[in-house]
Amino acid sequence: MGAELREALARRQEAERQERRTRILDAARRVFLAKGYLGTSIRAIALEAELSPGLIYFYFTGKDEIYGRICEEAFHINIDLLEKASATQGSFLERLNALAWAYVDFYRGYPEYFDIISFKDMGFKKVGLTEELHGLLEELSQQSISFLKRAVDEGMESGEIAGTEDSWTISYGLWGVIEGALYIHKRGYLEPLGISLEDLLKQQLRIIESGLSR
Amino acid sequence: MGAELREALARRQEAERQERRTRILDAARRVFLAKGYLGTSIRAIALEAELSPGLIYFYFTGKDEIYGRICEEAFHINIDLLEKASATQGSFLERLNALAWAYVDFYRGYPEYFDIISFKDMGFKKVGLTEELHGLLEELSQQSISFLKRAVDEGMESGEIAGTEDSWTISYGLWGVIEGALYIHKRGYLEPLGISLEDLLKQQLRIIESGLSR
Amino acid sequence: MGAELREALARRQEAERQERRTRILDAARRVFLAKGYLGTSIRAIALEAELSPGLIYFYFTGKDEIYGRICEEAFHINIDLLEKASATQGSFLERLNALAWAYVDFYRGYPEYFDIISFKDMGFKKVGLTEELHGLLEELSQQSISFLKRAVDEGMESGEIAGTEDSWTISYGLWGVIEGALYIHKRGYLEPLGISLEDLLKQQLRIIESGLSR
Amino acid sequence: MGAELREALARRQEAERQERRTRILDAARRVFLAKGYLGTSIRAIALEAELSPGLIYFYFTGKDEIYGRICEEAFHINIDLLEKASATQGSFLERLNALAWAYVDFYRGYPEYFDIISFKDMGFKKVGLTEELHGLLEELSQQSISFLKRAVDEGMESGEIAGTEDSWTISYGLWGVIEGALYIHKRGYLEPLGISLEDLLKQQLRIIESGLSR
DNA sequence: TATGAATGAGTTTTCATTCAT
DNA sequence: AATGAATGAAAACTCATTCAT
Repeated sequence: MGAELREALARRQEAERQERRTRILDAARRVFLAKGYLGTSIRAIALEAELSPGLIYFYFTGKDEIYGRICEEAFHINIDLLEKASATQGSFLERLNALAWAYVDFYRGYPEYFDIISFKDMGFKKVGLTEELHGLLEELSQQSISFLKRAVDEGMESGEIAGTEDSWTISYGLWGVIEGALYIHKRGYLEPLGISLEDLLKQQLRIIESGLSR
Repeated sequence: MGAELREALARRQEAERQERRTRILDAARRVFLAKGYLGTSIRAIALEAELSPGLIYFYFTGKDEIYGRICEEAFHINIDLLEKASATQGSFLERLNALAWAYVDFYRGYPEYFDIISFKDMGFKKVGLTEELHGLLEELSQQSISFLKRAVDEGMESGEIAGTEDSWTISYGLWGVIEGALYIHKRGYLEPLGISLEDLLKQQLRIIESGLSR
Repeated sequence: MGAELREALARRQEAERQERRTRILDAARRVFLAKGYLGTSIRAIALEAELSPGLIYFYFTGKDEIYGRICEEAFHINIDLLEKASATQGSFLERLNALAWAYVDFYRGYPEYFDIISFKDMGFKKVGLTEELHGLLEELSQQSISFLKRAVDEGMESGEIAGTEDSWTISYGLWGVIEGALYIHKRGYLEPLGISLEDLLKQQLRIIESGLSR
Repeated sequence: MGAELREALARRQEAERQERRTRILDAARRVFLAKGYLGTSIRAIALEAELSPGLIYFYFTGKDEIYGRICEEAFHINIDLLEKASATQGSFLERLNALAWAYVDFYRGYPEYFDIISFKDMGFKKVGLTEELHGLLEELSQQSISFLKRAVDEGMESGEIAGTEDSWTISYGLWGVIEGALYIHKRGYLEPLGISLEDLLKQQLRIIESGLSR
C-alpha cells in the first residue's frame, strides 16, 4: 500500500533527522563546554560534527537554539538524578543526604553541565537566549529545588525538623549550603590543601544535622 | 606667577584625565556586567560612555586593561570591607557574623562587583582573560578568605570551635554557607516568597552556631 | 555511476577553488605593485578582485600569505628563466650573455615581479614582512645568483676569465652591472633620450668583455 | 623706533620658527628612517621631538610635507657631495673615481638617505607625495647624474674615452655600474664572504678602466 | 539533503588630523 | 604658540547566516 510505504518512509526520515540533530548537538556540546558560548563558532561545531556549516541551519534555527537545547539537556539530567534520589525512603536526614550526594554526582559526572546551570543567572541574558527559552530554563530550575522542598515539608510535618522557620527558607538554606560547598570546590582551593569535596560536604551535612535537631 | 599657573593647569588636566578614566570605567562596568567579558565590545563601552571608540585607547591600552582595573577595584573594595569587619573584637561567632554581614554589604552595595568576582570562577578561560590577570585575581581571591581563616584559627585555639576538623575545611565550609546564601538570593527565588536575604542568612548563621558548638 | 560523478564534482570544485585563488593573487599582485606592501589593504585587493573582503580569508590566511605567494612566484619565475639560460653551452661570455638576457626577459616580461624582488631588499623590515617569509626570499635570492656563480667558476677554471680575484667578487660584480642597467632603465631616464635598455646593456657587456679579458 | 623693534621681533620669530621646523625635521628623519613612511606616525614624530602632535600641523601641512622635505634633504646632501667631487681636476678616470667614491661616501655616511633616494622610484607614488614634490625630486635626481655626464663629455672630447657611443649611454652605464655595486653590498651578501664594498667597487672600476680604454 | 562559497556586519585597534582651551 | 583630547575613517580579521548548486 502506498500510504503505508509513505508512512514508513516518513518515519525513517524523521528518525534520520533526529540522528542528525543528535550528532550536531553532541558536537556542539563538546565545543560549547570547552570554549564557552561566545568562543564557539558555528564553523567549529560543523567541523566537530564533520558536516558543513550550512547544514546546521537545516536542523536548527541558529547558534542560540543549539545552545538552548544543551541547556535543557543539562537541566533534565540534573532533574533526573534528583528525582531518583528523591525516591529514597527514610528519615529526613537520609533523604537530604541522598539529594546532596545526587547533586554531587551531577557535579562530578557532568561538570560542564554544572557550569552551564551555574552560568544561567550570570550568562543567560548575556548570551542572547530567547525569552521563551529563558522561561523554560527558569521553570526547570524551580523543579530542581522542588525535590528538596518536598523532603523538608515532610520533615517538618514529622517533627524531624525542629525549627519554626518557613519551609522555603529552610529548603533554600539547605540548598545554599550544598551549592556553596560545590562552588568552593570548583574554585580549586581545596585540592592543594588535600581536602576532598566529599570531606567538605560531609562536614557541612554534619553541621546541618546538629543545627537542625538542635 | 607663571609657575603657579602652570602647576594649577597641570593639576586640573590631571584631574580631568582621571575623571575621563573614571567615566570610561563606570560605563565599562555597566556593560561588562550586562553582557559579560566577551560579549562586551569597545564600541559598546564607548557608546555607554558617550564618546568615540578611539578615545578609549587614549586612556587605556585595551579591553583587557579596562576589565583588569574593574576586577581589581571589585576585589579591593571587597577586601577593604572584610578587613574592617575583621578588626571586630569579640567571640568567634561575633567575628563570623561581622564578616558575613560585611560580605552582604558588599553584595548589596556593589552588586556589579559581586557578579564580576563570581564570574571569575565561572567564566575561566572561556571568558578569555589573560593568564596574568587571572593570576592577580586568584591572589586577591585568596586574600578574601584569609580574614575568615584567621578568625577560625583563633576560634579553635580558644576552644570556641569544638570540632577536630582541619581549620581550612571549617573556614571554607563557613564561607561556602555564606556564599551559598548569596547565590540563592541572587537567583531571585526568595523575593516572590517574601523571604529576604537577611532572613536566610540569619537562619544559616543560627544553624552554624548550634552546629559548631554542638 | 555516483562515484564517478562525485569525483568529477570534486575535481571541478577544486579547479574553481584554484581559479579563485588565482583571481585573488592576480588582483593582489596589481595592488601590491601599485601601492607597496603596507600601502595595500585587504579591502583594496578585494575591490580589485571584485569580491568581498571576508572571502579572501576563505582562500588565504591573511595578507602575509598572499604577499608570500606572490614573492615566491616572482622568484620561481626568475629562477626558472635563469635556469634555462644556465643550460646554454659555449664560452663563458656566451653563458654570461645568456644569463643577462634572461634577466632582461624577466624584467620585461614580469615587470611587477621584478619590482617585488627589488623591493625585497629596499623595503626590508620597514615593509613589515614576517621573519619567516624574509628568510624564504633570502634563500630564493641566493639561488638566483648561483647560476652566474657557476658560470664564473667554470670560466676561471678554463682560463677565460683572467683575473685573480675571488670568483664571488667577480660574480657579484657582474650581477651588479646587469642589475644596475635595469635600475637605470627602470627610472625612465633612458626613454626620453632614445636609448633602449638593450643598447645600454649591450654596451655594458662589451665593456665587461674587454675588461675581463684585458 | 617702533618699526625697527617690530622688524627685530619679526626676525626673531622667523628664526624661532625655523628652529622649530628643524627640530621637527630632525625627529621625523630619525623616525622615518627607522620605520619607513607608513610605519611612522605623527605621534611618534611628536614624541621624538618632545612636543605635541597638534603643533606639528602648525609648522607643516602634514606627514607628506615632512617626508617630502626629508627627501629633498637627501638629494641635496647627495648633490653637494657629488658637486664637490666634480670639482676634482685630472684625467677622466680620476674624475670618475672621485665621483664614484663620493657616492660611496654618501652611501656610507647617510645610509638612510640612500635608502630614501633608492626608494624614490619604488615608493614615491605609493607614498602619496604630491605631484609637485615628485617633480622636484625628479629634477634633483637628474642633477645627480649631470656631474658624471659632464665628466664623460669632457672625457670624450679629450679622447680619453675611446668609444663611439652616445655620451648619455656611457654616463648612465657608468652610473649603473656604481649603483649596482652599492645595491649588491646593500643586500648584505658580501659581508659573509669577507668582501668589502671597496673591494667590489675597485674591481668594477678596474674593469671599466680597461673596458673604456680598450 | 548537503555543500561550501559568499556576504556583510561585526570585532579590536591605529592614526592623521582638527579643535577647544 | 602650544597642548593634548577628541574624532572618524581606516586597518586586519572573524563569523553567523544565506544561498546557488
